[in-house]
Amino acid sequence: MNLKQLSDILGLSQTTVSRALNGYPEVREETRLKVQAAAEKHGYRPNVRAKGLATGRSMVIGHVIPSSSQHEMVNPIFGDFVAGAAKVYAEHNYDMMFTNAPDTSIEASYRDLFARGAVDGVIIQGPKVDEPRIRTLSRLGVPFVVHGRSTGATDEYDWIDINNQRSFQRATQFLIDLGHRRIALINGLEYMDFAQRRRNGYLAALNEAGIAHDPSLMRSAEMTEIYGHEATQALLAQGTPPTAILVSSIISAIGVRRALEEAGLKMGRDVSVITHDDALSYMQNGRDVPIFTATRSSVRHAGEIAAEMLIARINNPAAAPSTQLLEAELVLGRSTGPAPNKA
Amino acid sequence: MNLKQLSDILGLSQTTVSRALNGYPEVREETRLKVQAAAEKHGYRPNVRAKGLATGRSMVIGHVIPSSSQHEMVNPIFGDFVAGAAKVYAEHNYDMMFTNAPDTSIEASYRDLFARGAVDGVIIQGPKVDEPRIRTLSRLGVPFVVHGRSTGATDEYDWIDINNQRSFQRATQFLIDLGHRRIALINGLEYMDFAQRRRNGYLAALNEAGIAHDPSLMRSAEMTEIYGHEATQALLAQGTPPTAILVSSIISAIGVRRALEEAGLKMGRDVSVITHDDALSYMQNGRDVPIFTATRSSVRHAGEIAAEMLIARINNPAAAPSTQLLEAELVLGRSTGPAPNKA
DNA sequence: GAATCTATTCAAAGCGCTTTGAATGCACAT
DNA sequence: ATGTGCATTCAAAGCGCTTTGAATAGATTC
Repeated sequence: MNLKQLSDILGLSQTTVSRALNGYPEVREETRLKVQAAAEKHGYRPNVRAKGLATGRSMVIGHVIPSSSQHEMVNPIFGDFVAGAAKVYAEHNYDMMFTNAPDTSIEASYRDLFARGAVDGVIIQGPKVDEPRIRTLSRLGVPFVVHGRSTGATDEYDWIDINNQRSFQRATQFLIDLGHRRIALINGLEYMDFAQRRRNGYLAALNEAGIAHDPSLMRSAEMTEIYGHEATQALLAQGTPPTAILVSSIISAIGVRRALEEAGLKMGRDVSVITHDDALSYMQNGRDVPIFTATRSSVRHAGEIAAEMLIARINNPAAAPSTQLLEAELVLGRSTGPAPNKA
Repeated sequence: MNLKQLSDILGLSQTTVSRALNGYPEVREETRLKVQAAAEKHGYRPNVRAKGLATGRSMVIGHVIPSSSQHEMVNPIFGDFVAGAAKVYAEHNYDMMFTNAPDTSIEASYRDLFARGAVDGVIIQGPKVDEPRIRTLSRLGVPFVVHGRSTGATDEYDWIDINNQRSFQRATQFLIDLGHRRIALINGLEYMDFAQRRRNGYLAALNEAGIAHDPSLMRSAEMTEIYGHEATQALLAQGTPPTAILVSSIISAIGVRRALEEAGLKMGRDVSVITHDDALSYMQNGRDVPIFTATRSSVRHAGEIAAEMLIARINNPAAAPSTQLLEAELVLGRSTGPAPNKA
């Protein structure tokens, strides 16, 4: 069933039917009702491609998934972010498109997606330090919003981020106040902007307290459970193991917890742990009492905001860049306690 | 840059340029090279909407995300499945579209997605028992593949599934052989087809061993970490707690593990645990020695297969239905051991 | 009663691509 | 010269929608 068939059935022109369905005022109310009833009855759905061709809009938002690492998509954090965004897209009648691109041509993929007319705008996830995508998209005039920021980017752009530096500085400070001096950092990949900011926060707190940082206490990798486990094992095997560990993801924190238990150590007594908690729905940080003391910020909420920002940008390409910096909340759980006294 | 502009620059007709770019044989090789060079130089990208309008194909596969529960998308298992599918789509030049639909109109969403011409085919995830979507899509002639099966569906359809019944029967059998008699089942939502099959397998094994099943040992809910934790706490609080627990997801198994530890019980000695393991990339079941004894099957691999099947179906709508049943592997970890002797 | 509005409807053009059917030019055979 | 066949190329139609500019008819005004 297409427009022509529907208008033939109704004995009206395509123009009128189209207008009736799209809520234009120059259609008699009686006619509109008749049209709507017929459309409903015959299950008429305007063809999105034809509509897009005519309007120049696709009503689709693009997300690009790097495929070489193949981690991005799988990342549960990514999932929650996207869930938040999807909800907002749906409210505004946008659909969501994913393209899988080899790591070597992420930029080209974004460009293509837009040049092909497949999407009206894109979301950039996981920005690195000096993220090249920002420059590319700015030059092309593609509407985009960055989840996170990119240190070193010279262009102005829309972003939504959490205050990674401050939250990790605060968490480190908190451990120091509890008497910890050997504090380890199990961080994400350090070319990722968020990881760099967290490290900066961590270092700033140590510095402020006059504690020299120890490179052997700082780890960096993709934040899987296994990684948390292995990093912790390695830390514990050191001459003077840390009394506290700062972790960049609850997924890895679970691995940290496992390693501590296997070593016969009690979390919160022998070793304190603070993790960042993205408030993942499948991996909540406890119900009443948090499992981990954590810096918490809902990544799903970030997804919602990013989507709103992007839609606003699409509707008003000329607006001044808008940015949002969310503060993570420090929640107290049972994974932290005073530093144990030296034997 | 569109076709017309490009052909004007080249002094050729749109027909020839289009053919040159799409590899048709009736173009002189010299011309083709010239066209390709110009296209490359000017960054020409055919507009997908126009192309789709002309060809009747969208080169997009649709996935629908139920939004009321908002769990599906977030589900890390869903993420890995999609990662597998995305890779295959990309290889075949398909993109991937997600639509968020309220739980009340999932069926309508599938119908729409196709009627609007937005997608060439869809994947059905998380089929319930007597899944209505199967009937709807069959009737509409929409190419689709089901990840899982639906007990009670009368139509023939393409599906890829794991042998849930057999794997859980085998796992239960394994626990029985270790001497366990009180075996709990922490299952997914039981209206989900996979959960029902797993329960059937569990019950069949108990039955075969002449063990009466105890409803108080059977739990069912969405498989979060918290759920695993709470279900286990409840089980342990019972008069005669189980000596073994069968879990439907590694996410919940982590919660089970946490509850056991909090109760001062050692997994594999005091209480045995077997979980299903979807081989999630961020939540691997240990590196060398599995953390949990598990029934393992890569959901990412399932995603790849589903995508291949769907593309084959789109290319040949008349082919006989194809199905694939994968067997889960039983891997031995440290979470199982002989049933403890009664005190 | 003629002129002017106003409300409503319509025919046709256009979005950017593919594809059909026709045209062109040239080599080769007659 | 004339015809045939082949290799290339092209003009134009069509995909299903929106939107511009025009038409129609009834209502209002002078």
